[in-house]
Formats: sequence, C-alpha cells, structure tokens
Amino acid sequence: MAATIRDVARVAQVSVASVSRALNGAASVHPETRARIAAAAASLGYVPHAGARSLSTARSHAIGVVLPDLHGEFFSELVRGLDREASARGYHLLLSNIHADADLAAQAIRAMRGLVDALVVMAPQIDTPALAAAIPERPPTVLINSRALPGRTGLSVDNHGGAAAMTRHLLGSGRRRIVHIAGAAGNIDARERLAGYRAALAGAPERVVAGDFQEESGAEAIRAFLAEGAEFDAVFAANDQMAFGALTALREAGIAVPGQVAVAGFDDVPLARHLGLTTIRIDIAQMGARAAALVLDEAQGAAAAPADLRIPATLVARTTT
Amino acid sequence: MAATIRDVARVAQVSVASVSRALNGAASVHPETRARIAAAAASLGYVPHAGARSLSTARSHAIGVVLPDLHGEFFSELVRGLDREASARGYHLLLSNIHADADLAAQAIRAMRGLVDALVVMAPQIDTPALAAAIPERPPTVLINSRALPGRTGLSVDNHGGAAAMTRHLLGSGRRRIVHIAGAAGNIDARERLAGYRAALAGAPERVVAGDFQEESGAEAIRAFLAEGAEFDAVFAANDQMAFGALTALREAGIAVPGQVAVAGFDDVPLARHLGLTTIRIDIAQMGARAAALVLDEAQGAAAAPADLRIPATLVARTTT
DNA sequence: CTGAAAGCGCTTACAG
DNA sequence: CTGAAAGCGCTTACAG
Repeated sequence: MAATIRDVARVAQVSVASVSRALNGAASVHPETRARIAAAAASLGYVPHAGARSLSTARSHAIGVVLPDLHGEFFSELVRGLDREASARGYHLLLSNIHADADLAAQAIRAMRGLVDALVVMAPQIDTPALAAAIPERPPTVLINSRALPGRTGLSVDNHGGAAAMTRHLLGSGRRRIVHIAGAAGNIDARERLAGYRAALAGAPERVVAGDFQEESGAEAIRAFLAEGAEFDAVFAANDQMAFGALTALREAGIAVPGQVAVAGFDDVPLARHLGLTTIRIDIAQMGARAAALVLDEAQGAAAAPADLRIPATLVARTTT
Repeated sequence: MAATIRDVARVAQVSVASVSRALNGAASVHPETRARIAAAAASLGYVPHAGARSLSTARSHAIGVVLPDLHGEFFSELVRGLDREASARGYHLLLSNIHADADLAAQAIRAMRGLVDALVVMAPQIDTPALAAAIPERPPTVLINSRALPGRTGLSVDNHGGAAAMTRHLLGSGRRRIVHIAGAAGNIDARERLAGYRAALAGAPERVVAGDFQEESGAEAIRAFLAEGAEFDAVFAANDQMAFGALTALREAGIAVPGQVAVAGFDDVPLARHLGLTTIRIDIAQMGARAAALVLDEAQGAAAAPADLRIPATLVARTTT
C-alpha cells in the first residue's frame, strides 16, 4: 500500500497534524521539524491522498466538464482552453460522459456531486426548461453555447453578429439572392445564426432551407434547390461542413464558385483554409479558457455578476466569395 | 448545503447504515424501509457525495488520463473512445493537465494519487528510463503509444507494419526512389515508422530526411531536396501534415503528383480524404476504448498478462499514388 | 432486517 | 511551535 500521512508521522516522530501543516506550507512549523518531515515523506515516497484531502477541505480542485457529442477541432480546442486555465490555477478537469439528451446531461451533472468545485456545461440542443431543471444550485456553473438561464453566467459564440457580418459581406460584394442553409432544428447556434442572417438582409429576399450541420445535408439542400430551378447567387451555410457539401453539389452541377455563386460557412474548421472557404472564425480555445476562468472566479468567491458573454466571431474572406 | 446521508436517515427515521444499504441496492433491506428511504432521499434531492464514498471504498470510479499536447481529431477521437468504454463501465475520465516533458508527466501522474483507480498514459516523446521513473507501481496503468515497459501493458499503433505496407505499396506501383520524411527526433512513432520503411525497402535505395511532424517541415524537406537536384519518384512522409507540406512544395516546383512523384502520409486525418492523399488509417477511438477496457480489467482484477498490443494500421490508397 | 461503531486519509480549530 | 481530537460523508464488518 501507498504510504499515508500516519506513516510519515511515525517515521518523522511527530503528529499527523504537524505533517499536514509542514507539507501544506503552513506558517508555524519549526524548521528542524519541517526538515525531518520532508525527509520522512521523501523516503516513503509519500504523496497525499487527494480524495481524502478533498473530503476534509470540501474542495476537490476539479472542474466538471459536461459536453455533448463533439468532434474534431471544436472538442480538442475547447478542452485545451479549459485545461490551460484550469491547470494554471491548480485544477483538474473531470470529463463527464458525453451526453445526447437532457436526461443524460442531468444524470452526468448529478454524478459529479462531491467530485467537483465548479461545472462547465455545454448543451446547445437542450431547451430552456430542461436545462433549468438539470443545472443544480451548486456548484457554480458556467454555460457554454447553451440557452440563457437567469442568474447564471453564459458564454457563447457571437452567432448573431457573425452571421450578420457574413450576410453583409455577401450583399456588399453584390450578391442579392442569398440562400441560408440552416443548422439542426432546436439547436441554439443554428437559431442565432439564422436570426443574424435575417437581421442583415436589409430587404434582400430571404430564402432558408433546412439542414442538420452534416456535410451531406448541405449537398442535398443545394441539389434540391437546383432541381426546382431556384435562382440564387450566394449560399451561406450555418457551418463549414454544410458549406463543403454545397461546394460539392455546385461542382457536380457545373456551377462556378465564386463566379456564379458565392459560398460561405461558419466555424473556420481546418479544412476551410485548405479549400479557400470564406467563413467565420471563432477562437474556441479562448472560449474554453474564459469559461474556466469565470467559473473558478465564482467558485473562489470572486464572482462577477452573472452575465451573457460573447466570444467574437470574425469574418475570414477567402476565395469562395 | 446539499443534503447528506444523515439528513436522509433522520427524515426516514432509520440509521445511516440502512440508508447506505438501501441506496446501494444491498440485499437485506425490508421493502417498506427501502420505500421510506427512497421517499426521503427524493424529497431532499439527495445525491451521494461521490468523494466520500470513494474514500470509504477505496475506489474512485475514475480513470486518470495523461496526454501530451495533442491536436484535432487525434485528441478528440482518443478521448471519445476512452469515454465510451469508461462510461459503459460506470467510470469517469479525469484529465491531467497536458504535459510537455517527462517531469511534467510525472508530476501529473503523482497529482492523481487517491483520485483514480486506473491510469492511461500517452507519452511518445519520453525515453524509457524517464518513463519507468514516472509510472508508479499503482494504480494499474496502460501505456498508449509510448516506449515499452516490462510488466506493463502497452497499446500502440502498428507503426512498423503500416509504414512497411506503404513502402511495399509504393514499390509495387513501380516507384524505386522513395524518400522518407521522418517525424520528430526522439518520438517513438517516428522511429517505428522509419524502421518499417527501412525494413520494406528490399534493396531499393534508402533516403531519409529529417522532419518534425509539422506541415512546414515537409515542405522544407522537399524544397531542400529539389534544390540539391536529388532524384526521387515517391515521398513517404511519417504523417499526413508533412505530406501536405510536401504536396505544396511539389506543386510550387511544377512537379506532377502522382505523375512524376507519388506522395503518401500516415494517420488519415480528415483533410487527407479531401485532398486525395494516400495514407495509413488508424482507428484512434478504438485505441482509446481498448486502453480503457484493458486498464479497467486490470483494476477490477481480471488482469490478463501484460502485453504489447497493436492497433492495426490500414493502407488507404487514394489519388496521390 | 437493522443499528452502533470503526474506519477511509486527510485538515483544522482548540489547547497548551 | 506542537499534539489530541473532532469532523468531512460515506461504507461495512460485527452484533443483535
């Protein structure tokens, strides 16, 4: 078995209280005692049992992270940002199992009781009542890309601003008939991007077609459009994946991009740069770091008033517009 | 404060022992008692304090995950696979802070004492002595893509087999002068891929140029090669990123791919499919799930003998060869 | 079937 | 500066 604080106390011939104080750098420990304890700890290879400490102090130094089924860069960058800030402040990340619906999310959150000092939850697909029911009073929680909840800090991408900027960019370059391929139904990001597109149309005709954020749905949308002989000179997809699908469908149909039709996406995934796709860039790692910082401030009592914060969404013009 | 087991006991008018037994589904609890306890727990919104339970039972139901600075798909797929298996068996994932060197890795591992029942460690850049020093006797540990350690289970990509298969594929399609762009020095994956290339050359001339797994190093390598007037008809890069760099350099030089020079990579990142890059595919999520399964088997006493397991690496031929 | 008690490995007032 | 003791919230032999 691994050495416990008792073993160290025995070897150093002091009480466990002194060992605890010495190892935690408390003020009042005689230098000689401290040295003896350090030597004993080293000789035993003693490492404090973090779980026991957490029970005594009622702090686990862990942030619970509850995420939906995320892929690729988004997931890795988000976790990277969370980890960056958490590590810098001496916290671990406890990942919940990936959840698909509100019930699973609530269950994941419950399972973290006594395990974490703070919670970062991302649940873009869960509606307000279900979300409110799932989020407990404690520990402090920051919501990422989720519906707003009164009294809780929310952090999300500036979907509305980004979509409006893209729409204006397309209008500004002379496009008039801009088709928007919407994201998954019920998804808050999808909804806000659609709203941003609408708000910026400034009288240009609105034309929305349903998608589900998958590449194939972007291709399907455009194929259906072309089949019915619809006219348009720009496609603004609610994410890059669907824009890639749109590009494929346009290529199949022999339509020049951006000559005849401009194409734009949202997210700036790595592939977008390689394909020259005009899109909206978001600094996901920054969003993660920011979320961790906010929730730890709250957990440590330095709470700012709950707010609805936005991570900037920046237009990146490339060759498809 | 959140309700504790004491509160439930008081409301249900039983001892805490009975509450514990009832809520853990122990055999011997009178149905009526059980019902009263369930009702009390529900009315109080009681959720057991997982940290306290873990101290009593000496099981945390968490797997510590110690990873280097990973990006994109590799990271997300690995964590997805780990999470899939861990969740299925009722375990959480505790992410250590991302480590850069052996000292940080050892520190991350130490910080997990008392927090996890098992450890999954990936440290391809750490040499054998440092790795041996960092990995403790307990808890059970499975190594991913790391150097082999006696008595411990290792799981890694079949780098040698994959690289050999790719080399044979290039030879089989008539290429004779195959340049290998090696990965980062000291990295075990890089080393094994190089060895696989060498083993399969079968008398064809060996030509190795240094790289560091970054896209730019692949481009640099090819530019330098072309500048010195070297002759070659194939480039096999130790990962896809460097292969993309090579493609760029060849395009700049007006060299036809695959007409004059074939290009191949390793990893099959998403971009590879879009660019038509011939490469080696690895099922990263499967590697994660497998690692979690192995380490939990060991933690739960169903230990198989330590072994050196390989995740298959499959050749995917596309348009660059 | 149920309860009183010890124990998991720490921390922290409280005395001295 | 140091120690004895209580306590964090659970679980689990041990009695009954």
